[in-house]
Amino acid sequence: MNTPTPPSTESSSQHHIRQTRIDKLTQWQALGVNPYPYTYEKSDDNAVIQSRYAALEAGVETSDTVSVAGRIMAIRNSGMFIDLQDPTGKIQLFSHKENLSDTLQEQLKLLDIGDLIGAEGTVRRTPRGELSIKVTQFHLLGKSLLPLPEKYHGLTDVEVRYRQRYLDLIMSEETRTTLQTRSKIISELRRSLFDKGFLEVETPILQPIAGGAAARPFVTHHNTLDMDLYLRIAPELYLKRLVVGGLAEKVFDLNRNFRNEGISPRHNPEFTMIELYQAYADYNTMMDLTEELFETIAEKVLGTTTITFGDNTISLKRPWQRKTMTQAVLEVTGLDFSTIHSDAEAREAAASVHVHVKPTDTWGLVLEKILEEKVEHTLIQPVHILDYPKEVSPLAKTHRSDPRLVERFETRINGWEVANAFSELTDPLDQRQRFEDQLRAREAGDDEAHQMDEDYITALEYGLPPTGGLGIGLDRMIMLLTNSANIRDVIAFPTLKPKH
RNA sequence: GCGUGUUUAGCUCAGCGGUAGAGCACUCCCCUUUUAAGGGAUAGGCCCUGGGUUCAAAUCCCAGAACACGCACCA
Repeated sequence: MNTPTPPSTESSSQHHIRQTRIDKLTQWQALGVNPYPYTYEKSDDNAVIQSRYAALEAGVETSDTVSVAGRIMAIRNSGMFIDLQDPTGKIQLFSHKENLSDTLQEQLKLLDIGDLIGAEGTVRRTPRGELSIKVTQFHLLGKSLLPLPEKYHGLTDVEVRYRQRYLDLIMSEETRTTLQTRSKIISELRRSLFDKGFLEVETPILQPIAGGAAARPFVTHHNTLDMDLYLRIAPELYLKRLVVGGLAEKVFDLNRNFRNEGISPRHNPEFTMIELYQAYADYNTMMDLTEELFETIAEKVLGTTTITFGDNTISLKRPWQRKTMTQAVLEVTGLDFSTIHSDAEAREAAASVHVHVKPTDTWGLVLEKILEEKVEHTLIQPVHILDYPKEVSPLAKTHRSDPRLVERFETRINGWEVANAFSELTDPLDQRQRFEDQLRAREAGDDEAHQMDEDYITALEYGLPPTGGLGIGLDRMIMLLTNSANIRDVIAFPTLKPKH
């Protein structure tokens, strides 16, 4: 092996540790061992052994042979005791020299904290009660060259935890559990939808018009076509095209969306969302479906429908509350928007509860602002807020009993919006009108207003069946189900600025 | 984008004008039923970057960077 070039940023302490380990690596090679071998066959995960022998009493030895593999997290008494960690948990290796060949005794001295090894032996519980494997054979599976963070405090520097997630995962069981739970939640969600006959589809992430939501997009460029493309802010319009085409009556797209907005504890520039559409259904169906999905996933993944978030205890048990936007605002502020008709009256009402509005804001915009500022943070238990103003919902169908409203709901849990759904607007002529209203808003300075999408209207003109649509922000759902206060804790590699 | 914090050894943190400290990790010695840490002895630092103030700056001031938390924007 050639002399490796150390990173130029390396300090002398770091260099010393790394060089020492490289020296040990060459010693392994001198013993005829490849420190980076190809395979290893383990018989069991650590957690499986821990639970299988949970009842084994202290001091009892079995003759059951197992093999395990993982990372060395601690070495005590010159290698006699090693804590070995795999993704499921830890187990102690007991390597008494009387059980090891001379060669293995030599190799034991060449092990460091952080090395990956596989070990075989018999299961026993020590007199002090620690389940252990009495090692008769072990193999180096990967030499680690860098020192791990301190074992007691772990890695607490949040910046390093996000930038070097692999280190965080090695050191923090909480991080491992959270990200493992994320994966289970997404699997259960898919499984639930497959069970209901949904078809998973993929729609473009690179889009010539970033539609389906009100947000600023990222722009990128295709060289050969010499054209700008947008990273999608939502899959919505493409999914409904598939329903028009009759690919399936129930479709969903579960993937990343990108919004060029500020970063916060609840916002990452790329985030995971599921959008689903069901033909011949309306927003009432979507409410039922939202509740069922949350309840089922919580039960399957967490084993309970009662979750804790910070100081709040939240019940996801069905049925959830449903209240109209005007009801919700009335209950908290005493303002009854169902009896307010003019835009001017609405703005006065906002002023009376100290909500700032622009002189151009309409009845619907004012109502939405009051909800967001005065009501939203009080909605801890799950609740569907329904019947949104038409001007903030250009893709939703007009309410069957009030032309100022659309059939749309947003689900709030813990004060957050976690779902957004509507009876989809299927009338192509109405849709064109709504897009034109949006264009006027855009010209008036609203750079998040929806753009015209002629091809989408063409698709609607061929005929979209009555359709219910639902979007769920999965990162937030996962935050709720894992009691994570920051979205970065549920995203393995959150967006960060380069260090320098 | 604005405000407030944080940034010192590989990690976790003290120090807050007078040539840089601890614990763990590392190295060496001793030890073979320990478990955050078996016992002992070493070694390891452009104190985030760039300016200033001062006889003297890790420490005070100004600017910048990254990160965190609020606010703004939004899912």
